[in-house]
Amino acid sequence: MRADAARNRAKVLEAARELFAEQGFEVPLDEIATRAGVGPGTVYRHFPTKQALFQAVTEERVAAMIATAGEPSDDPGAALFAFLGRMADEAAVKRDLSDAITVPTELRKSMQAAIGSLLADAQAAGAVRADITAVDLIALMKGLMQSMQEGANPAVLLEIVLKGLQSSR
Amino acid sequence: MRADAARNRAKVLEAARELFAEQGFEVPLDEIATRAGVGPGTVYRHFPTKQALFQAVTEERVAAMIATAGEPSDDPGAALFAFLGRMADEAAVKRDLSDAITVPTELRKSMQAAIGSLLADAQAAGAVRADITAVDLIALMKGLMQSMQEGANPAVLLEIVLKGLQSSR
DNA sequence: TGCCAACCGGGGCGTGCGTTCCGTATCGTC
DNA sequence: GACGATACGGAACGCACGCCCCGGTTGGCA
Repeated sequence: MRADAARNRAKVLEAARELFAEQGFEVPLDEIATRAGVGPGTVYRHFPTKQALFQAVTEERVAAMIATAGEPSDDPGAALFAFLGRMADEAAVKRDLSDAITVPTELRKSMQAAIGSLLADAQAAGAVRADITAVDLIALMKGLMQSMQEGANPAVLLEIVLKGLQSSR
Repeated sequence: MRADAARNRAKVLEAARELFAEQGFEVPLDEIATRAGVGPGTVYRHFPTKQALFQAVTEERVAAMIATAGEPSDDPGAALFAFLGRMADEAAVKRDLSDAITVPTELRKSMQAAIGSLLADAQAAGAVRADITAVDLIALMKGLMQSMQEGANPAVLLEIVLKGLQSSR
């Protein structure tokens, strides 16, 4: 790869990181190109499609989150709640995480699998109500993350959801 | 108004009711016109803008909901929960209610005012946690209603949110 | 029945977006 | 320093959508 090509690729990635975080997947690709100081054509030389660029940007961050979820814990309920809390914290600041669950990529499935596994363990330990499925929880979290981007108080919303998830006894 | 004009207006309203309920505000206006068996121009003869048509469709339903919220109750907590439950029930079947909170119309403000008043009463009675604002609650409900349209179990999601709203003692 | 106003349909305009194309500039090698 | 491959930029394309316009049609009153 030529030196200028590598330079431009890095500039595009950085601009995309910033703008996807600020505005989510909806941000026009031309805007990313402008911020990177290149033309739209250059973006497409490095990434075949807008989704591929989005995936390249969110990949490592989401992969890191999933990795932490894989470690076994002696308190499965706390592990799930910590994971959801981490998701919420990220979503409160960056708009791209909630899209990462929806936009069809490889990561989306891994993310869903990770949440499903954490949920199953927490339910087996009796820490979370048994009548909720992974699909329900993911939908709930997506809604929660969208709510956070509308001027609501993220911490309170997270507390409400976590409290509601606890198994009622 | 001429007879055929009234007939077409009614056909447009019915098509809009169906399609807004199925697909939300995002549905293309041309699709509504097609379902109604008229041209797009005819829609605009009766409604100056797409939002006006949306408002005409959702107006009475939302107004009815707001009316029930206005009645004073001896159990403010139950009143709020019943109202939120009614919202959730509607949203579980029709996609337009969650948009009605967001699309800028007259109703949106009334809706927000009604929720705010119900919430204040419920908080004064100690039934709902004091650290949540009307903005938070509306954002939460919007996220909840969006979650319901993704294959999740509406009843469980509502239970979780309502439980989380209760004041922890 | 005849006439005019009201109304209709659908083609068309402007806009915004993802994506592609191609003439030009730049890099790295001989 | 020159040359070929590589990469660049931005104009242009295709599409979808909200909205408008106009030639033709239809309804209802005299």
